[in-house]
Amino acid sequence: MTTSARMLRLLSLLQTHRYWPGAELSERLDVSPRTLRRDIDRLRELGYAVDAMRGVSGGYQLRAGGQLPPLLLEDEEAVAIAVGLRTAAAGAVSGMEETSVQALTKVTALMPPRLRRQLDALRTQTENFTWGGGPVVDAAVLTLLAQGCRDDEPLRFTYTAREAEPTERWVEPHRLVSLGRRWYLVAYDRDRQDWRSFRVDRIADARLFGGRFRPRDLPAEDALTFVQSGIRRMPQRYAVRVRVEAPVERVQQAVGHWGSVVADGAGCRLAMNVDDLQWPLMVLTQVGADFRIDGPPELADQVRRAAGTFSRAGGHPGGDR
Amino acid sequence: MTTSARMLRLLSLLQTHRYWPGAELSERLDVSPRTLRRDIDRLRELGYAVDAMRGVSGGYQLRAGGQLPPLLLEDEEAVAIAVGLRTAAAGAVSGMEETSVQALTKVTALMPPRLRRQLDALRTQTENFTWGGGPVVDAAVLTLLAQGCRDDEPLRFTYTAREAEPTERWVEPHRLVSLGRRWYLVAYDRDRQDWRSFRVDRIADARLFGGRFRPRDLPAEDALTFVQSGIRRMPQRYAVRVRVEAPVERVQQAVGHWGSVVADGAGCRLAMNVDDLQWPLMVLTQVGADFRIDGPPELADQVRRAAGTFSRAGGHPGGDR
DNA sequence: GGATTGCGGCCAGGAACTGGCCGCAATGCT
DNA sequence: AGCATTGCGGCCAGTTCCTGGCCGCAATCC
Repeated sequence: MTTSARMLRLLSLLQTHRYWPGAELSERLDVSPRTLRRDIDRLRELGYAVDAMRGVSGGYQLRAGGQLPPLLLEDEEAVAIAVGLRTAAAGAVSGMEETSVQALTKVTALMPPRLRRQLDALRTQTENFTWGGGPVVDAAVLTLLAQGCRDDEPLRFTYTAREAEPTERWVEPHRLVSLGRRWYLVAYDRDRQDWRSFRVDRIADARLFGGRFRPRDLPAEDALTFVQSGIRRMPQRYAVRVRVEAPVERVQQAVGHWGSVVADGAGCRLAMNVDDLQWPLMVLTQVGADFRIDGPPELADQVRRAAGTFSRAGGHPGGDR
Repeated sequence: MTTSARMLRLLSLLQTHRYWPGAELSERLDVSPRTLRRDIDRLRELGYAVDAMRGVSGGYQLRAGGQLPPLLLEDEEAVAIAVGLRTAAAGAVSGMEETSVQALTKVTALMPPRLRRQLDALRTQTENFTWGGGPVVDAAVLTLLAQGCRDDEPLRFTYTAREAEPTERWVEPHRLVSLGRRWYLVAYDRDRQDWRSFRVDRIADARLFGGRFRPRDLPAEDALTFVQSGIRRMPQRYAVRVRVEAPVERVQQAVGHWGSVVADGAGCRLAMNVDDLQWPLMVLTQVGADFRIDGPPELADQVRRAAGTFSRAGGHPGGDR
């Protein structure tokens, strides 16, 4: 075995178990103890913090150091990471979407086919719940677009614009933007010879087309502002304001960080800015306490509708409390 | 620079951008083109699939190969992975909890302190929404326990059993089990000299105590059956059965894979087995269609209560539809 | 105090790496 | 068709660096 391969194996061993007696390591790597000590030294010189304990039951241990060592993952771990990133990219953790997609692209691009098949098998199981009714974004499409952006590779896909027939597009992808609960692709449309932003949930049948292109300059400050200027219906258009008769902690727990909650007398005031009223409705269901809607009126409509549905299903409408 | 360090850098370069002209790589690594070609060869011998394109604008590219190469992550990517795994471990993706914790343990254990601080800062932002009211499990505690299990290190923690005073425990951790929406630690209690299962959400102030122990044999087939036999209140005790007047696809999308949906006439029948009725209630809110509850009666109570809350908040109860 | 385990200097032999040279094979442009 | 570009890999000579074995030393536990 070559030295570099051995170093990788050593790193991998140190990542699985915690303490390794030097003798065991040298045996596993099939080198003399002296060489093992030298290998450990080499790792240290590379900046990885390898601790050593002397005396009886001593051994080596990879500590958290100055930098993250190359992660050597088991198959299952890699799949778990991809699944976790997929939910994060879908907006389960706000603020992390872009980075999650970036990491997801890296991981999936390097995955051997067998792992990718596992992941596809899991997809049907995982991705279809959408946290309040936003459009479903296919993680596979998302990573493909991200790859195109990263590597400057042209893409083709079918785009179904709002109330229009599907059209075939050929673009130079520039950047992915997560805005509100939606993903947008900013790209240069080769046929139309102009910049466009595409809603990712309306993109179908995307594929890399091979070759590379020279990146153009976007005629805007950055991709985010470009997308924002192009959207007519601004997302997060509902400013939800509700007074809830429940302690602030309970409401805070239900809403997470997608809204702000301030105490007000015995209850609290909840403020959220959302694109879709399904979400505040679910929060209110979750809390289960009485509340009063200060706005918007559409939310009141939703609540009335839900009240109708529930009372028809449950029997006597104003029932026990 | 040593050869192994150079190989790692090369791998890292190949992971960031997609196509690399050989000349650029050899320049960055400060070796001759000939050596670069040899390095590429070495990578291939290690099993990583490096593609090459010849001719003008040719170059190298790391393809998905037989095995997953060591992941060289940017700081932000590592944090994104940890965050994604945390939500997955908390039960956002059922079936992946154990593996997610395993991967999370590996990643966080290797993280340099600065990244762990970032992660802690994000924790307050992310972990507090609990998908239907289950108890909150602290991801930091979870990974600590997982580490103890993996490395056979004894643990100390404070345990607050059901309606009892907190007690100090000293255990040999054996396995973590995710059951329903809860986490359990199976461990040998050193003071009581017997096996116990602990609910992780009732564990506080856990810390590794140093040293290692020789693993004992668990007096049960596996950890899962041990936990199950010890739980009096079986989780998932409600068998929810509802007829919904909405197409099967819509209901399926709302419920994800936490229940089964079969078509029935114009509507469908929804079946879920849950521990907590909050969850089916949210699904029904999400669907928004009329429905009839076939069981359990407690769900009907919940629905009536929600109907009351909503109608008081929304104005006229049987409102528009 | 003794046993165990890691540390690192020293040394000699040898394995492996390096850079330079070559002709060859794809690939894409003109 | 011809040409430039870029990767491929054999060969070679020089040299670096890696290895295993030996040693005395230091820390740690019993």
